[in-house]
Amino acid sequence: MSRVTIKDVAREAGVSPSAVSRVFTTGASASPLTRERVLAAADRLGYRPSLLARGLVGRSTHLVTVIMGSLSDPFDALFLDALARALAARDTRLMIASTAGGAPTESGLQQALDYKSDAVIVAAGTMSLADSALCARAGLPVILAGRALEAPGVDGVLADNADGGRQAADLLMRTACHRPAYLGLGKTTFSDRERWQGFADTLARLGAKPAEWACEGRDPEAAFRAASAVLSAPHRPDGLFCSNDAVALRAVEAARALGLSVPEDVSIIGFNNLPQAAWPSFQLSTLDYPIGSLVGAIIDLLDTRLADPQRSGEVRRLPVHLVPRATTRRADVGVPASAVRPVPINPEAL
Amino acid sequence: MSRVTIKDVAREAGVSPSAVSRVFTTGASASPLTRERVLAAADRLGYRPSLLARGLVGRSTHLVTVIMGSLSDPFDALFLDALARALAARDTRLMIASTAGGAPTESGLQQALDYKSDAVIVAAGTMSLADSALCARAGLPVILAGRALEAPGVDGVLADNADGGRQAADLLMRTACHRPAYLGLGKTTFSDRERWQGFADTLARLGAKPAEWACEGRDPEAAFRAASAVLSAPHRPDGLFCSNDAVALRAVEAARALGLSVPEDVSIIGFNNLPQAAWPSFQLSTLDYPIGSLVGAIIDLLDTRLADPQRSGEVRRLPVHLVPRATTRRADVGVPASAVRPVPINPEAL
DNA sequence: CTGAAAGCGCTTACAG
DNA sequence: CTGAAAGCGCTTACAG
Repeated sequence: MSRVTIKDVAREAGVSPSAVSRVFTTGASASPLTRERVLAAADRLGYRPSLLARGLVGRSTHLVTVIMGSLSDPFDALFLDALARALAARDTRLMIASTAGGAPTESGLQQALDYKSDAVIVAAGTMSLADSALCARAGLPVILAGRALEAPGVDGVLADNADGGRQAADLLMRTACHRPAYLGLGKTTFSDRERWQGFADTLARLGAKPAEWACEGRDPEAAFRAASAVLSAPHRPDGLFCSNDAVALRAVEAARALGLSVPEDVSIIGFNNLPQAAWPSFQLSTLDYPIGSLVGAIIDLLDTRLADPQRSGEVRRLPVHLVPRATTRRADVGVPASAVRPVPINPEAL
Repeated sequence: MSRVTIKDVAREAGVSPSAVSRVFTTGASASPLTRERVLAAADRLGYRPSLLARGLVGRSTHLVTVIMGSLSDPFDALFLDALARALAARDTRLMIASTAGGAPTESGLQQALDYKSDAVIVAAGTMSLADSALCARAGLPVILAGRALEAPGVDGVLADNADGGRQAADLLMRTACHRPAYLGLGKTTFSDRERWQGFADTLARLGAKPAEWACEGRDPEAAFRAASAVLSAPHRPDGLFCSNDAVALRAVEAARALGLSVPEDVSIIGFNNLPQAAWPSFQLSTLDYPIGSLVGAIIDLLDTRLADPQRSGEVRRLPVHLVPRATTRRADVGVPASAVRPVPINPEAL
């Protein structure tokens, strides 16, 4: 019930509170004798500095807030776990701020501010320029994960989404898909748009016009419903690029439920390379986007930003690479992409 | 860069800092006029009370720490999300402390203490009596999720694991499985032991002796390897109860990879009823354990404990109910459990 | 290297 | 209802 404070330790060690503080501050001056005495006293009493008090007066709370979505996508869950561990390794704790769908990040940012977080990592929701201005004014570093914002001092990490879209388009063309389509999460999702763009642009250069579909809503079943709709539409696509594996996996399910063969009737490509994508039941072709590199970049950006709060914002693009598995046909038996003349169709929906 | 403090608001409103504090404290006395002026001033200045300072001096930090594992099991991820949202609804934030496997919870508890958390929720790792004594001394409420500990003042929530095991055993017997087996996460996992116990005891009463297997290690692929071993063993089981869906889903994969039919060659039952269990590709029979009720019980226990810190520990058991799907045979064509004479076998491993 | 003093931003008795 | 004072547990210049 009664916390051991710095005063208790000071008394026990026969020194001043300042001395105790210095012993517990890396890089502060304390004589070996003082250090030894303080450490011994602290150990005897079971003292640990209050990070609340430290945070109030010092420059760091060792606290970072992350704004996250529902965690129903395994990618988000694995990302969160990896992030928490990487931060812990540098002695920083992670606080969660939940947001749903494309909702504003505002309340999450307020939460970060309320606790004087060292930084906020935005991995869900939509951030406005007003939001970033608020953070700038408060001296709160912002790191965007999977999104970008043209704002001073805001750092970001993203997959090379457009290139992923390009690789997906190439594979579909090389494996002789004639009716390519895209199934995304909706226009408000940043990465989704880039993936679509890279996909559509590449196909356009080849003279094809992919159909564009989107899940209605964010709940996990929405992807199944949307995929079912796509695959029962007239002019059913024979090649489907999904904005991520969570959607693609459900698309595979939907195809099977409709009695379609994958990849004979329809090829399916995801994004992220979730562990599940490699499961025997799916063997999903996808774009590998290592969570380790994402988290590594975030930590790196965080360290750099904290060392120099005034530097201008930096955006890192992380490469993705194709992992062809069993949900696409073998490319080596197909024709070169340039020789393909896909039949453009216009989607009924969207 | 410069935070708006209570003094700024006091000055702007022409009142004392105490008055401002009272306006922002629910249930404190302030005249309507004062309140109005303070609120207006706060709004003008964009003031928000520092929760760090509040936490330092007041009785609540509005912070709860959760000790979590890797989040590779979707159940954990969905639990974490639901927990964060439920806490947010009562104006409390969640801080993550990561632990791996059955590691001690100690450092997580220290983290909770360092930030003066209102409570710590232990959802991973192994907690000792010494740990709970530490928390008791520090006045930190502990709520155990999916584990139990005989310690004063420690609350806990668990599924009725033994009953789940019983239901699984019953189903296997009713569907004429003669060589039942259990595949768990290992002896150090609390819920795992209870599920095994309920399963084995029930079978014992029917004269059967199930084989017992465990995954080696916690990584997601361990379950696949273990299931493959179980299903290629001599006296291969024809009914497999897994300690949770994450394992059971991998067991289904392993069975298919071995060319076995589910449920013709082997019935498989999980635990949790993950969203994935209902996917067409799996249609996993399992025990439903609603995350909402788990989180609800935790919040309830938390509120009760905070209202009366001295009360004795309470353990809540949450019911689970069988959801038979396609990985078990139809019970209505089987014989009553009591009429079954299963052939007991002894497992090679474990 | 060390201690006394001031202060971080707030709340809580305490008088009025 | 209100303000002055003390204090939460710490750190940071400041003298010595």
